Amino acid sequence: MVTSRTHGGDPHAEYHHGNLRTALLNAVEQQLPEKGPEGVSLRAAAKAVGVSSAAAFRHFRDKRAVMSAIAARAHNGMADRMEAASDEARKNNTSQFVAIGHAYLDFALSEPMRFQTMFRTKLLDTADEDLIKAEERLTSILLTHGGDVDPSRSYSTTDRENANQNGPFPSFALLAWGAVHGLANLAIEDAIPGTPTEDRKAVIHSALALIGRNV
Amino acid sequence: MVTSRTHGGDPHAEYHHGNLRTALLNAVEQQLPEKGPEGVSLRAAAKAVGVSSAAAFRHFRDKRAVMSAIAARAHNGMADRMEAASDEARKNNTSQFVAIGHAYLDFALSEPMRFQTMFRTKLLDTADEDLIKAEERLTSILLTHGGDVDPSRSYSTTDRENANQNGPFPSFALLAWGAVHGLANLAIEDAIPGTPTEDRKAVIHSALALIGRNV
DNA sequence: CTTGCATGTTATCATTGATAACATCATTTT
DNA sequence: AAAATGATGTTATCAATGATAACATGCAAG
Repeated sequence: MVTSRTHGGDPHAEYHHGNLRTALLNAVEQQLPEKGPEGVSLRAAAKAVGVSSAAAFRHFRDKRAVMSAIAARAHNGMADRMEAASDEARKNNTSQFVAIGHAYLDFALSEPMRFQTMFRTKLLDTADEDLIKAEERLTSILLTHGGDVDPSRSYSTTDRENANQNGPFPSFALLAWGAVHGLANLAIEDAIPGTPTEDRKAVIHSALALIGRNV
Repeated sequence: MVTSRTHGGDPHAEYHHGNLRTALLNAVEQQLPEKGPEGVSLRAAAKAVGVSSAAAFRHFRDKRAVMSAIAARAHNGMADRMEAASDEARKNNTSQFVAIGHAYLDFALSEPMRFQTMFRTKLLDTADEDLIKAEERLTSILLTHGGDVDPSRSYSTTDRENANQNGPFPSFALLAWGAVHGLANLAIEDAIPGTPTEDRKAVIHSALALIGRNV
C-alpha cells in the first residue's frame, strides 16, 4: 500500500504520497459507475485516498482537468479494445468493420459511465492535450476501418458517390458511428421500451445487422 | 406580470404567486441552454421568479421532479413537431419517415439542452406519470412511422425477416432511431471532427441519406 | 547549511439541494 | 360572521461540494 518513499516509518511517512495524481484518478473512476460523470466528487476521492480535499488541486487545475484525464483514459481504453478486436478479425478473416462496431458497443455497455464521460463536453477541457490525442486516436480508428464495407452492395450509385465527400468522415462511416453511438446511448439511458437488460445486446445487434452486410 | 389575484395593492399582494409551478419550470428552462441539464439551479430559478428558495419544494418533491416535468415538456414538444412534419409530408406526398427523422434532428440541434434532458435518466423520476405518458407518445410516433420504409429495397431477405422480431421496435425502426439519435448527440457534443457548426446538418443528412431511400 | 520548490494541510467561501418551524391568506365549516 | 383548515411562502439551518488563500513540511540543489 505504501508508495515509493525514501525514509522510514516516522509519523509523516505518508506526507508525500508519491503518486497522488493517478491515485486520485483511480478513486474517481471507482465512484464513476455509481455516481455518474457529473456525480463524482473530488473531495470524496481525496478522502478515499487519505488526503486532504485541497491536495487534489495541486495536481489538477480544476474538476474539468480531472474529468478530462478520465475521459482520455476511457478513449484510450476503447481504442485498445477496438484495435484488439480489429486485429483478431483480420486473423480470422472476418469483417474488421463488424469487429470495431462490436467493440464500441461492448465498451459502452460494459462501462457505461466511462463511455458517457467521453462525450460530456460540459465536463471536459477541450484544450487538454492528452484528451485531444486520445480523441484523435479513436476517431482515426473509426475512420480507418469504418469505411471498409462496400456500400455498393446495398446502396444506390448516387449514394455511393456521396460516400466520401463530407469532411474527414465519409458519410457511411459517420452513419455507422452514429448508429452504434445512438443505440448505445439509448440502451444506457434505458430508453428502448420493452427491452430487458439481457436482451439489449441482441436487439441492438439485430438492428445494426441491417446496416452493412451484418454488423 | 401580475398573476390572477383577488384583492388589491396591499404590500402582500404577491404573497400567493398564483402559478408558481409553471413559472418555475419556465425559469428553469431559461437557464437550461446555458447551464445544461445538470447545471440548472432551483434556487436561481426561485430567485428569478421572485420567490424564496424553499417555495419550490411546495410544488416539486425534489429536483428530479422538476427535471421530469421539463423532460415531459420536451418530449411533447418534439412529438408535436414530428406530428406536424409528418402531416405536412402526408399532404405533399413525401416520405413521412424522412419527415419525422428531420424533425427529430431539427429539435435536437435547435434545442440541444432540452433534448439532452429527455435522456438524462439520472436526473429523472422514472415513475413520473406525465413523463411516462410523454415518452410513450414519442416512442409511439417513432414506431408508427418508423417502419414505413420498405427495407426490401436495400437489404437482404434474411435481414428483412429479422425486421420485426424484436420487442416493440422493429429492427429497422430501432436502427433509424439509433442513427438520428447518435448523430444528434455526436453533433451536440462536438464530437464530429472537422465539421464546423454550419455544416453539421448537411453532413448528418448526407450520412442519414444512406439509410433508406433518402432520409 | 540554507534556500527554494513541490506537495500537503488547515481554514474559509459561495453555491446548492433539502428540511423544519413558522407565517399568512383563502376557503370552507360551523 | 367567526373560526378551523389547508395550501402556499418565508426564514433559518444543514451537509456536501468546488475552489482559494495562508501556512507547513520535507527533499534536493547550491
